[in-house]
Amino acid sequence: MHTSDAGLELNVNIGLNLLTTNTSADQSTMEDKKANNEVAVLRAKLVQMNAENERLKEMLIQATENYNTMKIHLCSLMMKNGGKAKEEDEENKKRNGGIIVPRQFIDLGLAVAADADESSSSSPEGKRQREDSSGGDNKVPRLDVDQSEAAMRKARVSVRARSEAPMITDGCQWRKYGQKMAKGNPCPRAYYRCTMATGCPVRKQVQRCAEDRTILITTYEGNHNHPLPPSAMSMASTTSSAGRMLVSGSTSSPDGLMNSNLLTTTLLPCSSTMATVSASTPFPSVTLDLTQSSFSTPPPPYNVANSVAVTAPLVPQVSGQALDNLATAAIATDPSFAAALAAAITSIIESSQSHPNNGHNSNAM
DNA sequence: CGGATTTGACCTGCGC
DNA sequence: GCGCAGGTCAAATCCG
Repeated sequence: MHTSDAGLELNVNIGLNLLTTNTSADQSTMEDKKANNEVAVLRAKLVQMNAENERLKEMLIQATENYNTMKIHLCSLMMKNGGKAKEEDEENKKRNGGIIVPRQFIDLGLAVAADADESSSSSPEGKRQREDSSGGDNKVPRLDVDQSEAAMRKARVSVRARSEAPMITDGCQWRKYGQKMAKGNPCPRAYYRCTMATGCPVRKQVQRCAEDRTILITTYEGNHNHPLPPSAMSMASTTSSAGRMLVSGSTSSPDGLMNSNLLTTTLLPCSSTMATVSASTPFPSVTLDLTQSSFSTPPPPYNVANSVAVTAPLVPQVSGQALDNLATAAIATDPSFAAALAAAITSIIESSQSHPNNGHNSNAM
């Protein structure tokens, strides 16, 4: 803004100089006066625009700060409240002067139950969706469970990784069942479903980033209903762990604990790692941004501090310190989030090991 | 020949 | 109610 303002001022001055050099008679003096008046008007407008610009910048900064504050507050509430959030609603209400702080995911616990229901269900996805839409027999008593199931099913884990391969390696077997052109992105979005077991509800979408086509965005949805090979455990647990974290705000889960060890040993010493939880929609999602990973050489031993960053897509740039705080809180207090993060890191590591020369991922198909 | 992929059609949810 | 966009289905096609 300032540079363009300076440029404008420079142009005005040049114009003034050009005008003032054209002096030969009274006529030119008149023109000079006229030009001077115009310059004065322009200068006044410039000052006005600068003031307006400053005011808008102040507003933007203020809005950004408010956004970050709210986001951090929401995240801390989610972690702090956990399963006993319900009884604290009243306290929150009192603390906030009658206003209930948004906490749409915390009451949706029972993630394990949702898991069990889903794994025991042998019906195909389409049939289940139709059953969901029909509502079923017990409408009111199953409300919490239904919400939980819906949220778990809708819970998404998005992994952004820099890769030229068509798909990141996650150890599972996938079958492509569709491809669509998404609006606003010239790259098609591919739809895959897990084929390691019949009726496995897990889906994933693979799409390249419109801005940077070397970035591969893989979105996982659902929980596997079958045992997984060790190579697939980490990434597969991402969906259930991250989804469970966001849905229930829980602080522990079996798979989360399993993977938190990996994260503890590899990631926690890193103070520069950023991690945020995206909770801006009715259905939770986690974004693991691994696009800063750079494994152009054989990776181990890994310097995770330099290679991994976890961000939510809507976090503004200015939130450096806030993000650090949030990252520390998220990683340190929630093993499920840690598990999701560790799974993504593991995926990158595995794919890099399979292609030590260029770091490109192999196609698991 | 069987499994995977492609691709157009269809369904569904959502905003206007 | 209509149109649009995202998601899924399923027949056709490809490939090992």
